[in-house]
Parts: sequence; C-alpha cells; structure tokens
Amino acid sequence: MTKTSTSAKDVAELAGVSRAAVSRCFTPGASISPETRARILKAADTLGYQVNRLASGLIRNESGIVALITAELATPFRSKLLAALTEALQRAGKVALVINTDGSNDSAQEALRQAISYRTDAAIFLSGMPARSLAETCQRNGMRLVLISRNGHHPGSLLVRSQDEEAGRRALAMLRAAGCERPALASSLTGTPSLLARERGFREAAREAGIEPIEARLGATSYDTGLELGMTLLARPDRPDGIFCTTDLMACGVMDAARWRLGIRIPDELSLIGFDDIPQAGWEGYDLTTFQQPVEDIASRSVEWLLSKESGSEIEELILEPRLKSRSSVKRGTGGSDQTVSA
Amino acid sequence: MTKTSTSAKDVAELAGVSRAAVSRCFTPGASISPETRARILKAADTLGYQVNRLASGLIRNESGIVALITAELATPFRSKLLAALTEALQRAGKVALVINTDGSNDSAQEALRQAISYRTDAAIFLSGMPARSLAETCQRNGMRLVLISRNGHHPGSLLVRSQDEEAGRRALAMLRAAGCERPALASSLTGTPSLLARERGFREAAREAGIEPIEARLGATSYDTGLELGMTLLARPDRPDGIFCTTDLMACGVMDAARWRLGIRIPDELSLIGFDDIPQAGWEGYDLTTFQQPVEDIASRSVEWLLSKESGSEIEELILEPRLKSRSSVKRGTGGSDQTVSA
DNA sequence: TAAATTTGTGCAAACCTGTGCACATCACGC
DNA sequence: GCGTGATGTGCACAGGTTTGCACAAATTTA
Repeated sequence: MTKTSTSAKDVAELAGVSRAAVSRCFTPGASISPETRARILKAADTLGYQVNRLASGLIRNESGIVALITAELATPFRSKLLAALTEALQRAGKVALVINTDGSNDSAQEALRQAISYRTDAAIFLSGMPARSLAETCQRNGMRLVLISRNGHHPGSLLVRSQDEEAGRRALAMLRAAGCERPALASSLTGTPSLLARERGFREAAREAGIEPIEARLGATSYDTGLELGMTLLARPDRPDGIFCTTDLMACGVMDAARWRLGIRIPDELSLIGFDDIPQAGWEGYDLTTFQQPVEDIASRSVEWLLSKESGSEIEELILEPRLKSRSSVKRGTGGSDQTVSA
Repeated sequence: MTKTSTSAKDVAELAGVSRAAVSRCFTPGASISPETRARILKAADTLGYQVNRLASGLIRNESGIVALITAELATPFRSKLLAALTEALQRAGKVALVINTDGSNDSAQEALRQAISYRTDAAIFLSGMPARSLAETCQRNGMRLVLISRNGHHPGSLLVRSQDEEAGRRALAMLRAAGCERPALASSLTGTPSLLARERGFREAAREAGIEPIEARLGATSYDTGLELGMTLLARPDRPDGIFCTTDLMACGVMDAARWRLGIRIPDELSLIGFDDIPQAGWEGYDLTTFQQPVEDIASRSVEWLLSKESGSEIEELILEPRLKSRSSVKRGTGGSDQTVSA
C-alpha cells in the first residue's frame, strides 16, 4: 500500500545516466563532470529525491545517527543540555535520536540496545550507565560512548564532568565569607556521582573549618523536593543561615519555602547557593547565586571528540570548570575578598 | 578500520541454521520451531546480536523512526511536550529523531528533508511549516505528517490544536468577573496561529463587552519579553488592572516586573492569567492562574493517529480543550459564578 | 602522430535484512 | 502402504546505496 519513495534509480533513468553517477553526484569529493552533475541535480529536484541514509548507512557502516539517552527530559537543566547537544550534532552533520529512560541502569541498558539496533555512530548518556559487557560490545562495533556526569570508567569512552567537589568547597567558602555561621547542605537522595561530589566538597571544607554542616536529603532532584527541604531545614532550632543546594531546581524550592511560607528574607536572614544556572536562577525573583555548567562546551567538545576517528583505547576524561555566577542570593561579605575563596 | 558489527549471518553460523531462520526468530508471528528458536536466541545472546533496523527498515519500508521538528527545545512548554511525545513514541515501539530549527519555515523545510532522507515513518511539527509541495511528496511516499498548533491545511495530515480563541474569551470573562476594569493583552510578535487565536478571542470578547483592551506586543515569547511587557504596560497612565498573557513564560516575566520592580501587589492590584501551565506556573511564588494544555493527550493521540494505517485523504483535525487551572493570581470575584464565564 | 596521462562513467559486488516459494519431514487416517 | 495436510527450513531475490575496478574518451606530452 505505502508506495516506496523515489530512489537513485529513478533519478538515473530520468537523467539518462547510471545509478552510480547519481550516487557520486551526492558524494562530496567524488569524480563527476559538472554537466552530468547539473543534469542529475535537476532530475533529482523534479523528482524530489533525497539520498536514502538508511541504505547509505548500511553500506558505509556509518548511520550519521547519535543516540542521546536521558531521563527527565523536561527538567530545565536537562532540556538545556539536550538542546545544546542536538544543535552541536546537527552542526556536525549528525542527527540526534532521543531515548528516554526511567533513570535506572536497566533502562539505560535497554536504551543502548535500541541504539545498537539502529547502528548509531555513538551514544551519549545523560542518565544511567550501561553494563560493562554491553559497553564493550559497542566499542568492538566501533560505536563511541560519551558519559556525561557519570562515574563509570569504560575504557575507550569519554567521561565528561565538572569540578563538582571544588565547587562544593567554594560554596562553603562563600557562605563563610558572607558571615554564615550555620551552613547547611540540601540535596536529593538520588546518588548521582556529581551530586555526591558536590556534597563531599562542601562537607569536607566545612570540617576543615571546624564546622559540622547541617545536612538534609530528600527524594528526587525537583522543585518540590526543594520546598520540603526548605521546610525541614528552616524549622530546626538551629536554623541554618546559609544553604548550599546541589541543584538550582531545589534551590528555587528552598527559596520559595523560606520567602513565601516562612517569611524569611533573602539574603539578609538566609544566603542561598545553587548549581547548574538554569534559566529560572536568573529570573527577577530568584536572582540566585550559582555555578554555571558550561553546557555549550560540554556539547561542542563531546561532539568534537566523537567525530575524531582515532580512539585511543585508554580512558579519556574531560573535566570542565563551572563558572561562578554571583548574584544577590548571598549576603555581601563583611570584607573577605574573592581571593580567599579559591579551594 | 571500524569493524562491522555482528550480523544475522554470524548468528546463523554459530547456531547452525540458515540466515532466514534467524530473521524469523526475531519476527513476531513467523513460523519457527521452539527448539531452533531457543538455539538461535542463545547464539544471539553470546554474540550480542541486535537486529539491524537500518536494513530491516530498508526492505520493510518502515524505519520505525519518527521525526520531531522543533525550535527552542529548552523552553519549559516545548520540553514538556517533547518529553511526552518521545515517551508516547517509545511506548508504541517507535523512536524519536529530534531536529532543531530556528523557527523559520525554511529551516523547517530543511528539517523535513533530513527526515525524508532517513525515511522516517512520520514527522511531527512543533514549529514552522513545510512547503506544500514537499509535504505532498511526503504523503506520496507514505510518510505521515502531524502539525501541532500550526494552521496549515495539508490534506492527509493531522492538525492538532487547542481551543485557543475560546480560552482567550474565557480569560477576559474571568478578569471581568474579578472586577478588572482595564483589561490588557500581552503577547509576543511571533505570529504563531495559536497565539493569534488567543489574542483574537480576548479582543473580541472585550469589544463585545464594550471595552477596547490595552494591547502590547514585543519580541519572542520569553521570560525577558514578559519583563519588558510588564514594564511597558504598567507604566501607562491608564495602568491595567488585569493582564492576559498568551504564554506562561511571559506571564512570569510580567508578574516579576510588577512585583519586584514596581511593587505592585498580585492579585490585589493586578490580576494575571497565563497559558500552557508550565511547571513554574505552579511554583509557590507565582501560583499563576492559567490554561493547562493537555500535553499527554496531544502526545498520545498524535501517536495513536500516526499508527493507524488507513489515512483518509481528507484533512483530519484534533481539537483539544485546555483545562482551566485556577490559582491565586486572579482576584476572587465579588460574586460572579463560574457559570457566567462560559463563552 | 603516437604514447601517456587524466578524467569521467558504467558494471557489479557488497552491506544486512525480510519473505515468497519450493521442498523435506512428519504424523495421521483410511 | 499411500495420499493428505501441517509444519519448519533453506534458497534466492529484493530493497537502495557506495565503491573498486575496468574501460572509454579527452587531453597533454614527446
């Protein structure tokens, strides 16, 4: 029933050349004379011909598809990263296949199977981790793997992460510089390596300064979790006067709990620091001090890496430095300069 | 250099059967004995074999890929819709190819060409519109088209839209019921059909009530535009006491301009209504009255439609009713019940 | 003018899968 | 014992592309 679309054969017949010629016509750098090329292009145009990349990928062993494997796609940070990645891929002449997971490793595994069945040139993980055996199968087939904010160490794949621990340390230093005496840490229960690293940095820096930070952890990394975290932390008898939230989304929740439910003034009574620099962090009402993840860099450099043909078999790692976005959610310090802040 | 991945031939050899048997093993409903099936599955497992969907799609003329063509992917509403669509597709055994555009029709056209070259089973447009001729080429090739919130009328394609005009009318009625005497309309300059319809409904309802609404239009549909719109509208001598924003994102901007820059109290001095019901509209500080777009419905019903084989050649249209989310950004009316609100 | 080089084209094989057709095997009923 | 039907398997082709190889034509060189 469904008619098959126009193929190179049709174009060849119309232009009066062989099928090989039309293939060469669309292959950059192939040997073809200008006049036949023109004739073929004209024929292709009248027929509405587009090269069939399924067939092309089949024989060239390069589909041009890259799989993006992610959970919670609608989240501000994820969607920002996804947008940057799809655009970077498109600029490189690739195209993005988006596969959702529920965040579990099993689900990521299943997603990778899908990717394999479409013979994608690469797979980029924003959530979850594939099992080692399957990852090795991928490598063997020449499929490249990029792991963003994961802590696996599959040889041959690219590991992209931020200096999370350092950021955590820096957050504590900033709160102290702002005069906070009871710094607190607010995070989610999802044990994502990057979140754990941020927590660790904050905690260790606090202990080194002789302080045991107040900590609270709840549910998923969402706005609602932030609301709850705020209510929990700010109801304590030793109410914190500075909170580092491992995610902007949670920070927004904490701020709203403080401001709208408890009437606490920001930053006079409470300083807040987030992470990611989602768009909402820059909104008028939040104006949240946070660490900007270099999303564009992550995207463009990941794509750049997976375009480079030569893959050494050793682990490659790309560590990016988050840039501090200093806004008004942290009280201006009494005197400490920015110099004292460096880890 | 890049080794080719394991094919059905490899599995067949290991299992000691013909390649056809392997194919049948993975084809539901094909005739194959339980024991050979088991043997093949075992061999496939040890080799890590996955059916090559490129080749499969080539001969079955059904790639299993659906293209999602969109601009401004990182926007709250778009990402929500995208998440719903990708999940719905995945549930249906399809997979989503995401193609960015810059919003222009040319760009959408180019995206559709990409889709054709991958022989996608369908293309779903969230932005832009393909030219009629190209759209017809798609139809002829058996590729289905879904246009979300577009107003083209390509025969054979599905048109999905909300009752935007009615919502606009209803927004005005609500503002009037809240006692607003100077209702205003805030929108962007992007002439998206759905935005225009909302504006039209609002304007017409106002005129029917004998009021000429204050109108302001600026730039793109973004938070920043909302900020500017707020400053513009609220600086007028005849300052509006109720504003309908054609998008939640702009409504957030307007609210922030009013609250943080001008010290105007919501909803006492200004009532606000948005559209879309993005997550932020439900956040503590905004609590924005808005119209909820039935994103899940849009996604699931679009997918359902494009799975149904029989496509009548007449235009098919799917009109969904936005659900009013009544929150605290509109002053409680003096007495008007909800009955008076219906269009 | 003949030889040598460049340039462009066609043939055919290869990539991997699904499937119609023919055929072998087996059980069964008479 | 034989015809009949059911069941499962293999062969071979189709689908659309890329590309090595051979070859024809055109151009340059001696």
